[in-house]
Amino acid sequence: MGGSFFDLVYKVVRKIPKGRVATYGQVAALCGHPRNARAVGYALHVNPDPKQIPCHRVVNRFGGLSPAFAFGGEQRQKILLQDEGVDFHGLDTVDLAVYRWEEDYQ
DNA sequence: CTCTTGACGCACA
DNA sequence: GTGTGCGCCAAGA
Repeated sequence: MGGSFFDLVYKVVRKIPKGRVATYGQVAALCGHPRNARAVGYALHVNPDPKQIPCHRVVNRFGGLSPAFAFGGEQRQKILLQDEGVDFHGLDTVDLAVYRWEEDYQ
């Protein structure tokens, strides 16, 4: 680890503050590859440290998790975010306009 | 080594 | 405004 795109992804995701969410494209952009959101998803897929890397805080550009999400159950992810204070706008969609993590805000 | 799939995002018709 | 396809990077078969 160290230098790889994946490691950078984990690093960024780990930096996401509690109660905030980031999009795959945003993380990819922070890694230096704004068009590589796919690799970000894959990086979280291999998620070596789920306890340290809150993948539940990473959502797609719509603010909702992918239907393939299954690191413990979609419901699980929703509960975790709600517990952090994130309000869901619908069934499994968060209000990015409010909870989207901004590097400038950190 | 080549082709396909994938936790995404966006440009084009 | 909507529908379709393509692009980027990586991994699996």
